[in-house]
Amino acid sequence: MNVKFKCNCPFTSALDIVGEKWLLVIVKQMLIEGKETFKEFTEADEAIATNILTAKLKFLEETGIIFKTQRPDNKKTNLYLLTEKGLALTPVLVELAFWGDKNLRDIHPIIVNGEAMEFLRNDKMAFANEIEKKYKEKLTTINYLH
Amino acid sequence: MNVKFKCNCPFTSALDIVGEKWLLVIVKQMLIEGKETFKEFTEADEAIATNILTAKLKFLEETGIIFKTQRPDNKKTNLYLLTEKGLALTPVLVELAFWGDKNLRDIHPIIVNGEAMEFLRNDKMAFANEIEKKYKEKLTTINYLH
DNA sequence: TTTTTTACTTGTGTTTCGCAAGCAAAATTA
DNA sequence: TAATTTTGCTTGCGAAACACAAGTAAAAAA
Repeated sequence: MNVKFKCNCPFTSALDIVGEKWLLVIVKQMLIEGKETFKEFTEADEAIATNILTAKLKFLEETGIIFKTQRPDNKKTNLYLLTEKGLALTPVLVELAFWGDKNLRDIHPIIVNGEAMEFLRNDKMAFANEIEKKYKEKLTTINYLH
Repeated sequence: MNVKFKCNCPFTSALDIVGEKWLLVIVKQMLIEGKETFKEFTEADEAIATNILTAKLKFLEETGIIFKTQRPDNKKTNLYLLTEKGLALTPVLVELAFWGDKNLRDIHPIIVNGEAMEFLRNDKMAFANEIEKKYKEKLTTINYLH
């Protein structure tokens, strides 16, 4: 692995891991958009170059935020899923979206603003819990090698 | 300004601004460590190269997260202070620290673990409110040009 | 008036990133 | 089963961001 912690500050240490470009975007795509495979990540709105994607998925796996597995009937396509450690980032993402919703509309007016955003605005914690719950349910539902 | 939003996703849009390297570190130094001047930032544990610091402070000012001012008795030294928009990032930082505290100690055991961390662990929202309150009090106390 | 401090710039490598192309192995199809 | 497609990943190359050292002008301090 290749993690260098700048210091012993809890804030900065978290940023040393999760502040790297693309990492939280990938976690969001897994958590919010249900993306699971290499191909799905490359097809995202926020397109990541494949070489970067490879490196970032490797890093996320090494740090225990995601794990790599497969469907029993497909030995080619890898499945990337969030660990508990990764799921625990949900509140961070929720706070980011909450902040963006309240503070970014002046310079970026077309941020999506649907029912989900309304739910998030009204009760951040309930929203985070709901998302985590759904992801955990999905993990019990889908068929993959443990 | 030089902001390019990847898409209209609230999560990604926040990251387009605040996911840039060093930005949240600088905000943390202002919020948690009370740093205000260019020199104080360069003296931090997490040392930023001066040219990068210049660029990042400029970006933070342009996006309205901080504002630049001066003390009335010192026309040389700039004062960098958080706006409401910047202060609103407190919950994001708190969630980051909370996550790091719970999930990073296995690979980085010496993350500081004092009273403040205990407070944060026990009640994230109270901790965030306390920090924001203190910063606002400070703004009313210190003498600077409005 | 000289010296120091402060905010910032410049210059030079180095690293990271973005884009296009390509590749091997597995899966699909014909 | 032979040919084609899909998938995960690598390579090469130019561009951008970053780190480090040095320097500068203006204000402040001595």
